[in-house]
Amino acid sequence: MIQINFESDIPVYSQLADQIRKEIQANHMEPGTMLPSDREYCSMLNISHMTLKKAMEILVSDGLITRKKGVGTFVSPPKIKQELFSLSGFTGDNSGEEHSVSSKVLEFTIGPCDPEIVSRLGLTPETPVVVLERVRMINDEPVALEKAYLHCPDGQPEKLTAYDFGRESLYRVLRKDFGIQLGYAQETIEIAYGSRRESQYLSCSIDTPMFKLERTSYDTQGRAVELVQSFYRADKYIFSATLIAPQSGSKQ
Amino acid sequence: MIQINFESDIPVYSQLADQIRKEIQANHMEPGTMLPSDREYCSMLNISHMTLKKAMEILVSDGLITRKKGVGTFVSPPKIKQELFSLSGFTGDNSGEEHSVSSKVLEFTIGPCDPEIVSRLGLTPETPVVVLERVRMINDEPVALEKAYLHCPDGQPEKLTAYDFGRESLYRVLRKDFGIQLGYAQETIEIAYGSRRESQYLSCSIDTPMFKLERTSYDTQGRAVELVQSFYRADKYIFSATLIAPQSGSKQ
DNA sequence: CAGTGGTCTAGACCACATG
DNA sequence: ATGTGGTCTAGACCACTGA
Repeated sequence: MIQINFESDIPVYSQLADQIRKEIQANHMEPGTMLPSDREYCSMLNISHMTLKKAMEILVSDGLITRKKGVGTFVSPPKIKQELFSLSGFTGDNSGEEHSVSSKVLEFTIGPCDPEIVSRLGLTPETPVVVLERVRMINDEPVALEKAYLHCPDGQPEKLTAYDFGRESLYRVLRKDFGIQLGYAQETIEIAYGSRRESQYLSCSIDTPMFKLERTSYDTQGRAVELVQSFYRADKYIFSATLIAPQSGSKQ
Repeated sequence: MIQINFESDIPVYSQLADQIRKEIQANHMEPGTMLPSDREYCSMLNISHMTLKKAMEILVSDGLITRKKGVGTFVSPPKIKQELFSLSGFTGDNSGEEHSVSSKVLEFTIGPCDPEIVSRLGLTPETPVVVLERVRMINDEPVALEKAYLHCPDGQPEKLTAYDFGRESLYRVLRKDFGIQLGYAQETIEIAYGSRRESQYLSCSIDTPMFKLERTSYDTQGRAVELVQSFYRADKYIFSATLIAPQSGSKQ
């Protein structure tokens, strides 16, 4: 039973989010279970729509619930865990498990591009760059928007465009067919809100927080191979990593 | 100049957030610069307070601005970059740079604790556990709340309590004075909203999104050493990592 | 004190989904 | 047509800050 203390200095929306969270967990509500509608909650608790919505937004961003316009509010399935810090890429990380992985190619072009990107790849401004943008899906649900800028393998960008990267793994193709061995990568991860565009492709609301990842990968000779910018839905993802300690105690 | 298109199907708050973001970047506004007050924006743009506030919330979570009750809205300094995936810990990661690092100890106790924690450390339920909770600060600003559960080194938990972990690095003490060599760690990272408690210690509003990290560290023999749960302010932090590819092409 | 941001309301209208 | 969530308003009151 939800009880709001209106005298408390804890905001109503915050009390509400806490209590609904506890109700979902305590009752072991199955993913997909529908919660009472906004209007029901409002009249039940004598709360205004805006206040209730703010509580719901917190739970949405926490990944506990999903809201569908015209339909209702539902308990979410638990977050998907992504092995972040392997160099196997999306397909490698998520395949072979209980999830089915696929991609939709949004852009696949070759040409000059943004000078900032080019310079971060260590190339001269005129060098053509392969741009591959994909929506990544798990169980046919979009979970990430990924845009890769590639230094063309052995100067023959055209060879790449023959592949269907809706199905193929980019990393696999680079390794198997172009002999590119990845050596290391630099990655940053932060929280950001997507723009209209990201939210549309990931079919979430514009104020859903997302993981914004940026990765630059280098081959074993230290040449930049790709720069990837991706948005992952933070309400559907947990990242995980295994860290190995440096062998000899040199640092610090 | 900010222009809102009320006919557009892009929400007003979203247009607003985009445009204010662009203004800050285009005008190279210095960190600390004060923005117009809510009321000014509202009357200037014929926007209601609630709508404006929603735009501001997006920018706050993006780390672009900071709002202080009774004072105003200010441009934030850029996010701090944290080497996430080194095993050197907070002190090691952030010291020796332009930042001054410190901690405030909130709890430092020894005793039995939550059965779930104990079992994840691979211990029997009665085994006493050292609990060390700290607020981590950079330049005297709180950026993280960190709670560590430690398996007592060589069964002598009392030895640990002699240290002042407001100043000492936990990892350094474990290595230098207890001979514990960390071998590897498992880490997960997700986005969550802090509770009242986290927001208070990190002095941010209750709806600020945070990175929630959980790390279990193991020594070179594979014994669990610690389990750490931390909250990092997502509006102040970017995580970065360097990934090294596996040497021989075994996996996948 | 006046000005700031934070919360909340009651009600309006919308776009959307379903029967 | 009804019910859903999403947006927006105009105004209220609060707690906080700084002069």
